Amino acid sequence: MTELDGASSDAAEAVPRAAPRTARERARAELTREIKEEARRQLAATGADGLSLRAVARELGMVSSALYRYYPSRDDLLTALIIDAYDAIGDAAERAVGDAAEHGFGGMPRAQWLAACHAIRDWARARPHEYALIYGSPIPGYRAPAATIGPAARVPLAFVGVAARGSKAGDLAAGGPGRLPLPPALVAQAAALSAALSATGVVAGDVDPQVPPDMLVRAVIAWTQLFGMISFELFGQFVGSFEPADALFAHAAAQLASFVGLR
Amino acid sequence: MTELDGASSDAAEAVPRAAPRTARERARAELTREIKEEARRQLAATGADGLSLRAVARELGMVSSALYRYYPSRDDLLTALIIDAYDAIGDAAERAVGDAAEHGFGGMPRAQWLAACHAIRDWARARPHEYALIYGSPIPGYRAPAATIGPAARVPLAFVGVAARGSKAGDLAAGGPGRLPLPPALVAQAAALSAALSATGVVAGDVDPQVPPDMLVRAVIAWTQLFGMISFELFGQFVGSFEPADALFAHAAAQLASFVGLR
DNA sequence: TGTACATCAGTGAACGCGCGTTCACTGATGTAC
DNA sequence: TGTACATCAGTGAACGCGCGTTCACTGATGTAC
Repeated sequence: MTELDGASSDAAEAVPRAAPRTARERARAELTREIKEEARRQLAATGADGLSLRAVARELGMVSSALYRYYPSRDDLLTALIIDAYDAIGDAAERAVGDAAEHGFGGMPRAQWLAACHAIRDWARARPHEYALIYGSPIPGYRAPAATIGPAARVPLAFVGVAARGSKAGDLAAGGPGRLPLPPALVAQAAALSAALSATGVVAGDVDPQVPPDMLVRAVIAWTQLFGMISFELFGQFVGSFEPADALFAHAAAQLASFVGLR
Repeated sequence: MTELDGASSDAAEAVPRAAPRTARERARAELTREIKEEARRQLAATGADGLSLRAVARELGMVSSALYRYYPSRDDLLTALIIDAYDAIGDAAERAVGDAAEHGFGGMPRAQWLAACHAIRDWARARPHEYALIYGSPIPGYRAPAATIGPAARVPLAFVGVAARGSKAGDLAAGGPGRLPLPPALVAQAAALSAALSATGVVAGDVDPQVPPDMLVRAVIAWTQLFGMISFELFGQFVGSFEPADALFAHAAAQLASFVGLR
């Protein structure tokens, strides 16, 4: 680790380092970050359509063409924001799960699940435009590059992880009265996905190598429900009925945990 | 009714009629509709941001300023499209429920519920941009006028109606093992909404005057789940996992019907 | 350590585009007597 | 039925705006000898 600090390592090495060395490299890294942050600020104020390279440059006291030294196009800047947003909401979910797991009292998978739900909602309410950027209507003319896939998967994987760990600990109830059997096509899809997950090892190693299809499907359904509710809340569908949506959300999250089988 | 056809009624009456009389009025009604249709076509191609008055006018062979004789601003045209979209998806849901109710074989509330779910999904998949217009990210700078509330309520009311009729027919199961009790705050919200619904009589008259809070909440949760899944499907969250989403959707819809208590 | 050259950041002007909305106007359609 | 006037649809020019991206350029920073 210490060798990464630069001074003690062989100066002849031309290998690129994690930390920038020259003043130029440091300035570049900083401005790259500052541009992204200013863009994020404008996104929060206006939404994705309102994000303009010229406005970002203006705010930073630069000329618009200067931004092209940092991001080759507007879409690349958008991609950076999208990846950041997915990572941030993924972080929030994973951290909530981790924190809940550490609490002796509330360490049960069900508590982890509920903590994740509320952390995600809190994140979304604090950054509605970033939420809309990743879970709202697709941006016309923009195609998400493959680099967004990994970050986008963190939230659903966190839920699958909780469900899987709940299962291992014996906390996942077996199919109850309200549980319908999966149609074969769905079993096939779920099994394929499950195999892919265990092959890449993204689901934590302390878990059965293959997540059973019905559990995976339940987690995915719960995931869609959760985001359906958050989207309705943020996008205004509850205006005049279930607003504020705190009680509805808390109840739905609890209901979901039961549906997934966490007790 | 015949008196509305014009010829037979008193010519001295200056009362505005449902059907336009003069050539001017007919032309105006037709162009108003044509503008909206062209706008809808552009919406389908480009999304809400891509909708431009100038482009609509161009396509219709008019000059852009001429549109202002028909819609006072771009936002008013958008509002018209939004109301139409809500009405169309509401129509689809209501028609599906009605058709299913008529079928002797599948006339059970559960069949009505499933028919509505699939009709809504089909509508959304056929018109993704219209769907995004009403259920996607809010349009920056646009505030929906009160006139959208009624049409927007048709879909959730259709679901509440099915649940309520299911209950009356004894098809709504009582709280089962997976059912959590509602927190008081939620009961209060649901009861208030329920009272408002029965006061305005929007829920069909063949139903108990007041929809019980827990049933209302279950219907609302199911409504959010349904649209969460459709949004994920249309907005690309299932890419690489549950795509095509037919099997997942069918299963989730069935699961929801059970959750609501329809058997 | 000092010089010559290469690399890179940022400038400023320009290209080419599109937008919503206003306004004075012409010419057609409708209405009242 | 015919004329005078009012209403309305559509025109064309203009206002004022903003955008993403390219390109030749200057001047500062970094590198090799």
